[in-house]
Amino acid sequence: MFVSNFEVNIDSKGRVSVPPSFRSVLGGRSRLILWPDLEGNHCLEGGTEENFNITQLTILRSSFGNRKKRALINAYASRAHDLKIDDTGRIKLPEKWIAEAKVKDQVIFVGALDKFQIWEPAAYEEYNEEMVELAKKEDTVGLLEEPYKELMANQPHDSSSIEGR
Amino acid sequence: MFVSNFEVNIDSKGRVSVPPSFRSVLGGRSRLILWPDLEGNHCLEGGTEENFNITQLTILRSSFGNRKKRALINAYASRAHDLKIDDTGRIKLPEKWIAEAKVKDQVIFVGALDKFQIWEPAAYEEYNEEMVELAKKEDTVGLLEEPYKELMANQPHDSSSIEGR
DNA sequence: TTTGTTCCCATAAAATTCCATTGATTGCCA
DNA sequence: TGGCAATCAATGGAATTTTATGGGAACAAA
Repeated sequence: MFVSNFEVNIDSKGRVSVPPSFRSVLGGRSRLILWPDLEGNHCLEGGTEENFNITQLTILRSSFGNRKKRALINAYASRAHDLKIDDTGRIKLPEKWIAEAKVKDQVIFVGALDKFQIWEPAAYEEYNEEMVELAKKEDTVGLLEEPYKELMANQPHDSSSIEGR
Repeated sequence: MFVSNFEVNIDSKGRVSVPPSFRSVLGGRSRLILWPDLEGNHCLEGGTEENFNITQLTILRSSFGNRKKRALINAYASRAHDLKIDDTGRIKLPEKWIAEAKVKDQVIFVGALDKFQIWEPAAYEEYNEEMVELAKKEDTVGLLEEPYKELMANQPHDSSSIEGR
């Protein structure tokens, strides 16, 4: 599970160290997929191929020859990147994104549960403030109620799921 | 999985280097199938023979009127190309397409998950802008909701399914 | 033969891998 | 609790490998 956030430096060759805790989530895998956020934020999202596949499969399951489907495939696939993590844990960020996001010498890795995001630090700060405000509102938290009930209904009824966690 | 996009030069003999990352998706195969996009775009689609077979099978299994089916089979089969990748990773693009697509000295290879596309760069830029706009729209992103829910419904309900994904 | 195509080799440039050093953190033991 | 040792992480750079690209030789078709 990708959590917390880490500011990292970009070296002279454009390399960044993937935060160790994220690397351990990747479980020793030496590849990483990055894809663009489609909700209008200038950040990249990332994770394992399996994490990306959820998106990918979702798209492919929609109908054949559909223009909207094409749009989604193009938006994701043409701007996704399949990166190799070197043996000291570094990746080379895509040049194009560096330019678009106006990244200088640092980026911030932000955990997002089943994926993570990469932001230009100042852009993230702004986004974060806005999101924290939004999350506080009652009707936002209220979104959790339905799926929470459903989950609890499927949990075993003994106490072991609480102790020791 | 074909992702990202790469602009490549055409040399004086009409050869282009297939992007290394696409070559590795081809897994060392030295052949490549190209076929026309039938949705009205002046681009070629490409991939392995297996990738092409998905398109073929889709046609063969369809129950369109005979004549329409024949049209599709003809459109794909007669205009598809089976190319050899030379030992430095280059192919020679079909002359006819070069002429039709008004290609000059560059083309762009664009990843589309289970296949890729080849475009005249300016034509792609135009297409891409349109597609990115379309992908942003709510009713397009909304396409993902149904299949996403379905995927999640098939996930186990206990917390172990989150770790390591 | 002539023309056009394909195959193969050579080279320079670029990208990647690997290694070594430094610095920071953690764990252990007195 | 303090300090030492061991481990882990970040970083810079050298060495190696890939890649792009041009051109020549071999081959086939006309």
